[in-house]
Amino acid sequence: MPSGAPRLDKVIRKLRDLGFRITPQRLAIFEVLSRREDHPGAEQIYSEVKQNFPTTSIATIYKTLAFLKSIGEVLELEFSGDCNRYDGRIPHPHPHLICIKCKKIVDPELASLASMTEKLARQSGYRLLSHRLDFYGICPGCLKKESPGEAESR
Amino acid sequence: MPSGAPRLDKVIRKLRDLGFRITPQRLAIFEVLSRREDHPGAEQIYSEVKQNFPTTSIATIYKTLAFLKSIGEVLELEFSGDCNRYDGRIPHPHPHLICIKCKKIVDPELASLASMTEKLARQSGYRLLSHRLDFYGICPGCLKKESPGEAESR
DNA sequence: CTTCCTGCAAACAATTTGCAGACAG
DNA sequence: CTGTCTGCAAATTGTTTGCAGGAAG
Repeated sequence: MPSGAPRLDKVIRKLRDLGFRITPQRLAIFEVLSRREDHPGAEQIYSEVKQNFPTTSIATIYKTLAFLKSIGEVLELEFSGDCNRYDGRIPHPHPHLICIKCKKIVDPELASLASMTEKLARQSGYRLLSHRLDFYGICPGCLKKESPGEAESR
Repeated sequence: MPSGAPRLDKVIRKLRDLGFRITPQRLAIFEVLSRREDHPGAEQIYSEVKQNFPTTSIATIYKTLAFLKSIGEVLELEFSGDCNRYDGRIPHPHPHLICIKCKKIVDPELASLASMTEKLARQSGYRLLSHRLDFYGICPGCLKKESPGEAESR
């Protein structure tokens, strides 16, 4: 029976087609990834998965994330110092908007990036394969909290 | 006597003005940063500095890099997995063009980023403070090497 | 002189790996 | 059954820290 969640179904089908095993751990990890909108880190995924599978190990989380990345179903956002974050909803490069207070990461609308990339490729002579565009700032919610009443100013 | 390199002189003046000490290690580390165009990592800086100051330790490199970053004279490019890279020539956020073969990092010309950022800030309600834009690809030199004669195709 | 800086070694934290047993197909 | 995947623990790696001695001002 299909799970009802299109992203999850797509990945299950992909695993089957490619001959990889469909394990409860893989499903649980991807279910968390496809459900959450805030781009969790490995430890956060771990603690969620453990609620249903208490014997799961952090190594399995990392192995599964690397595996999902290798089949192109998860995008890894690397952060030296802090831990990496994972995007299972949009697994190809796209801009991110990161709140430095609450650490939330969201996906903003942003046209004109594609044309900028193409222009750069022409100018530089590089064969461009990927990119990364992260904006750091303070989200409306955190702005409100830190200075109530003047959050919209400046 | 001034060193003759404007970037280096500017930082020396800044250290003096702010009351920080001007040590040979700090000068040597910043000299490497201001001279190299390829955005070296800590270990690369370490091995260059050691040639003139054999007793220098890697801890000093890291401490000095963190210090230069804190006074806004070095930009740190974080890479989880690989090591971080440092830009001492343009110490504020700007796009980078990274060759995945030879690991060289250069600074491309790119207009229209500023207007894109401003538009995003308006749309999202975030107070944007910084950003990061990295393009990954293969540089013209490496393209030539891997497939001589058809590097310009595709 | 006094305080900040350096150098050493040990500590750290996120991630990876080796291996034996478990289980999906 | 059979080969892949999991779970455990130990290893790895880039970076940070604590502290005692050293040198900049």
